[in-house]
Amino acid sequence: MVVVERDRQRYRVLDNMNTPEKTQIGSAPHNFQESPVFNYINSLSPIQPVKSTHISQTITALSFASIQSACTSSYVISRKQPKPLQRRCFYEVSKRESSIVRNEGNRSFEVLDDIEVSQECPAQEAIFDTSFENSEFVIELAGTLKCDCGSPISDFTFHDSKMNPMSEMNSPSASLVQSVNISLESFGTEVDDLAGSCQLDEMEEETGCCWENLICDESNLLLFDSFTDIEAHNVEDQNVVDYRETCSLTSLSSELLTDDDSPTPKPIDLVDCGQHEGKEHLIQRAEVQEQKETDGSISNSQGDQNASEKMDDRLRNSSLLACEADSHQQHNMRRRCLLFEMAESDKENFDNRSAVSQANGKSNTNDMKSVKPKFGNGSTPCMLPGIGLHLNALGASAKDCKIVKREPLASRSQSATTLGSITSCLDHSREEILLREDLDKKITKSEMCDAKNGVLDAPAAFGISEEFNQGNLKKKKKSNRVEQDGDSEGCKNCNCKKSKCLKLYCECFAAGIYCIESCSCLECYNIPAHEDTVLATRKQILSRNPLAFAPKVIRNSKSVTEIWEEPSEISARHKKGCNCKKSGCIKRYCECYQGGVGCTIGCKCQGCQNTFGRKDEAEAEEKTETCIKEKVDESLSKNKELKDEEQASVQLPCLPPLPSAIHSGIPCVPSNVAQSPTSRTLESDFVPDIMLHFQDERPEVLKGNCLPMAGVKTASPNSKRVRVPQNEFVFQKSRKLVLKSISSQSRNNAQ
DNA sequence: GAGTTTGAAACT
DNA sequence: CAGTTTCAAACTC
Repeated sequence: MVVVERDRQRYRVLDNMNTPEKTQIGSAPHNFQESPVFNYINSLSPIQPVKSTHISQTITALSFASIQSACTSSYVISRKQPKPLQRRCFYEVSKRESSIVRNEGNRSFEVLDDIEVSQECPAQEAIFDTSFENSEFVIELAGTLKCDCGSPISDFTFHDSKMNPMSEMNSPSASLVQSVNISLESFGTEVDDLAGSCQLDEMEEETGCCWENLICDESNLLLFDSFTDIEAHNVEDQNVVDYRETCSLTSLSSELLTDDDSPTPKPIDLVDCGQHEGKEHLIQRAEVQEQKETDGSISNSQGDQNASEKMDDRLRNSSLLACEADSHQQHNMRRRCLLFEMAESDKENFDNRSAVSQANGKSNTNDMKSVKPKFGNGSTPCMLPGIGLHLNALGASAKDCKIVKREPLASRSQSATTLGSITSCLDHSREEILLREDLDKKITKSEMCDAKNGVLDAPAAFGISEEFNQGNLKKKKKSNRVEQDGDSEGCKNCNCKKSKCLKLYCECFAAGIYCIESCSCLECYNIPAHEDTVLATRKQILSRNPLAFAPKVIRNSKSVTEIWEEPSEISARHKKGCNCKKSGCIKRYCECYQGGVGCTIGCKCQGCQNTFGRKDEAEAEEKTETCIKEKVDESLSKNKELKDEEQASVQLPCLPPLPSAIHSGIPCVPSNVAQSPTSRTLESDFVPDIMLHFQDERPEVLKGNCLPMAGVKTASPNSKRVRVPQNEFVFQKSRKLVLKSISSQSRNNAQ
């Protein structure tokens, strides 16, 4: 209600602000308003009340959705994926071969990212919401319009000078973007300078609006504006430069909004890179920016934060370089191309970063070291190609980061989750770099000692590869894996001794990821240095079992932690089923239990006591369904017989349906039919009774409510009640299917 | 930390 | 497909 009231207020004020003529006229004498001339003029007015309504709808509808997509992409990702992969999936190799990610997938992933963003940024929402709540109306309106900047549509709205209150307050809105661009020139050095020099600051003074938010939004507005412009008009290189500066600004603005001190990186995901710009130019720009930072121009960034931002900016530069590689081939704008090209250009990035850093006299040792694989061959661990996919890895990646609270996946759609996992998996490599960089700088050895003592668990959680990270820390991580992840598919640190990590025994190999330094394996071949061996082995295993690398647990969108908390998993099940004999399926020896799913009929376990669902329950459910199907089929066959009899004999008088058929649920044994098969017509027969029964339930079904356990009246062949196990929804669905079948068939029969 | 148990993977 | 062996994670002490 509060929201509705607020929206109403916005409607009203927007009407006033967007239609000044009307407002002025509205203040005229009443009789004048009623005059035909006024009505005529009013009807000629280009600003219709409907429009303002639309605007306010835009505000209300987009303010929250587009806020996130516009301003917080990087921020959101950083929150969403705060913990990096501990290593790369070897499928990253496939990035060279796979055009899905690089070309075709760009749009899809962009959309997916937006979906994720729109669903997973309560914090950002809160920021803007607070601004709404605590500001005066003008501020609120401005903020609302800002928030609209997230979408090109709202962008357009914003640029409509008639509807932009800021245009009246300050500069023409058409130049607002340019003003931000201009301000960007000076922004390269100092944030405060921007606040002082740019026109936005004046706006802030007038509006009282938090300029950081404004910058964030305007830069994003600019981002989209540039996006549109470039896409439509193929703008010149200079615009691209400005655009990229805007991206930096965007990221920095996001950083300004990020007030948590977590080592979370701020990945650059808004940077466009599909433009024509020389590599040298980019390098120069990167170096210039690097030099600016080296000069300590950012006065309000010191210590760790300064270092962190520098690292981020360095990565930005390298990201630009990475993007530039494809710039001559791809002219379309892609907001998140870094997401996918970063992986491909990892090596180049590191080289470039190294070059840039060395050029500035910075030590890059940690950077390079932190991302090196176990055997330090310098090559970047990559994903393996193949349809076998890194599904295990995806699952792992999606579940890895348990130490930082994440948004529950359950709220997303299934597809979004799945593809989002792919996206996040691709993100991981980049975030790994970022986070490792961040932590390498932030965590001193003393802190690591604290970490060993449990004070700071970040290194263990983030899988930092350091010498001092071995030993107790590894053990701690291993032990924490059970406590935190609740899933063995989380942090993989294998301990293989004989398999050389080239068999499915190895968790890392099975998950489709390379082993890392923290693994305790011996004679490990699951490293980038032996990429060929790994690929060959994978191929061999896949030829034997195409699903060998598929996730063992086919689950829905719930994470394992959620499943453990709420063990009512419906659709998840083990791929193959367990084979436990002694563990009772209540220990992690059991893969079903380990995966947080119940045992199914496919399991060959003995003495199953799986808390997520026992095998016998699944069997009982199956029996029940089978029973119902059999009886329905039986009744259908009897219907056919009846129909034949009807056609052959004289029409019998209709009898009322048996009341028991309506009230007693579904009789598995249609005794009434058996007793008097010929004394009843089709309407009063068993099948129609079932239909009546279902029709009574239909409203609830249509509501999407699962039937309560007691509400399901299911009879066993012996007329005993059969307890319907937990998979009620499936059961209900099956019944609905049966009902449909009955209806159509009985209709056919009746005809 | 060493040893044991367990069940999946691999092999025959 | 079934039985056996190998293997590494899970577990116990």
